[in-house]
Amino acid sequence: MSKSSDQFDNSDCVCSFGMKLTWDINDPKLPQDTKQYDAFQEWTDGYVRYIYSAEDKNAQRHLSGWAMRNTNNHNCQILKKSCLGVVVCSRNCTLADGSKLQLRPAICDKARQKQQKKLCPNCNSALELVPCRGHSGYPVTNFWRVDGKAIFFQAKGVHDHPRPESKSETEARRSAVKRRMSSPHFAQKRRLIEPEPGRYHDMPFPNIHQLTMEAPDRFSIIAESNFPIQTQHYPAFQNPEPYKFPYDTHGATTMADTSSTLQKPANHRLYMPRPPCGYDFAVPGYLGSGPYPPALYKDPVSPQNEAELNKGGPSLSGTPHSASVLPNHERTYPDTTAKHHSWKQILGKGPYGDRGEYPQLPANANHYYNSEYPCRYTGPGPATPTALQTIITTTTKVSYQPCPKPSVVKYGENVYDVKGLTNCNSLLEESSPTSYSELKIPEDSGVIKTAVSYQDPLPTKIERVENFEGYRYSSYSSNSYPERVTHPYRYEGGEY
DNA sequence: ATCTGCGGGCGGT
DNA sequence: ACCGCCCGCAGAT
Repeated sequence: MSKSSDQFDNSDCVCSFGMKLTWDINDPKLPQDTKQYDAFQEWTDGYVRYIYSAEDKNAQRHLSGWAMRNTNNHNCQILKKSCLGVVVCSRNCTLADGSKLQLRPAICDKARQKQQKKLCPNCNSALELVPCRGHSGYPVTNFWRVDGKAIFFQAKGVHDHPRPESKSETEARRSAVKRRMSSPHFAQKRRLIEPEPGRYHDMPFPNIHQLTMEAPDRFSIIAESNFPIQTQHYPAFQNPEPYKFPYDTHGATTMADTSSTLQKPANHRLYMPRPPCGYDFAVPGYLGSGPYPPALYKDPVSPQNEAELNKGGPSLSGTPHSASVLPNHERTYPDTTAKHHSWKQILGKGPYGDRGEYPQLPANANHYYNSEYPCRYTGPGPATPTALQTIITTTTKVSYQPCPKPSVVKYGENVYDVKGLTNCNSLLEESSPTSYSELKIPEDSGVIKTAVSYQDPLPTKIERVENFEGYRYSSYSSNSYPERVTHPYRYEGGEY
């Protein structure tokens, strides 16, 4: 743990402000005296909680790097969104650089269906949507609630799939593409390069690559990345300070902080090929909280080629992924359920609860990371009980009322007692539970701690920034990028 | 054309 | 009672 803290030095704390306090999105009363807010986290993962300033544009938009769609929870007080997963090549082909195609699923159902009909820009095979099953077999859910001067965010579940491109990346790509397309220049190239024009224009990658470079290189850009980028992670989340970023739609632009920036890197991980599901995780990487548990990312496993990966996968033919083999459509992993069950058993019944809301991620975490999504299940599940043990809790007890109520909700006063969990705070040294102590303590406490420890090592924030344009147009060719870490952009641009 | 949020409704647990 | 999810509507981009 300590180390994590070190890393965050800049931020004041090891864990996010939100995590220090004990609260649950469903609590009737949320901490009101928030004096400090968390820096916006674009790529949250795990059972985490953040408290953002109501002024934070990203928070106001309920933004996430993950493709989250609105989910009707029949509670107007709390906005719930569930993860759509990521769109990948059904053959799990590897781009020249060794990275994998990981598109952002369209949020709109109709648009997503269209998207899935497209072909992989790299190998022309079908695309497939890898659904998120990180929360007990269901998609990871994010909850947003505005209360007072703060925007409370709580995430449940650990994404068991690679990161899709972030919204800002997608937008940037699109705009870049448009421009290019409009340019006569590109048009020509495109024809040359693209096998089937028209087919994928939508795709991110193709365009960019096409535009930017010739076919051979196209993908290379990203490639190098294999590293551990994972590291990328997130910014420290904690900047107390508000991010002031303007964040234009592109988001990218300035997000100040870290958050966005860092996050991008996220994709990196995607790239990495790694052995299929191994578990290497001894570590619990996850921890719930951190947005980016470094551990998870650890996968940096050496870059192998996809070939490897594929092999790893059960099926050579198409999808390497274990689960897989699904057609392009959304895959449903049948097994999922089963697995989940197991999880539930393991996790769920924790002290708290029933649902196992806060399962630990550790295990999971890995899964995902290590292997690529495909493996998700393979691994973790059952296999790593250890990790699991940590898991935890439940959540919700919610007392919120159904929508129709007036805005002011006052929920009861009840306090959920947390049954003893309180300790968490103690763990967190810094935690300043003080005021909220009354609130219930979320189950995750345990998790949190852990998480804390892991928080990203990452560092650096990369500054994203500057201009989008720049990066977009900039030559991607740079294969040479040294490390991704430093260049967040590279990806972006590179990626596609 | 999409994104985003809302809310009705259905089915499963 | 909850939850996940589908669907349509509407306003915003």
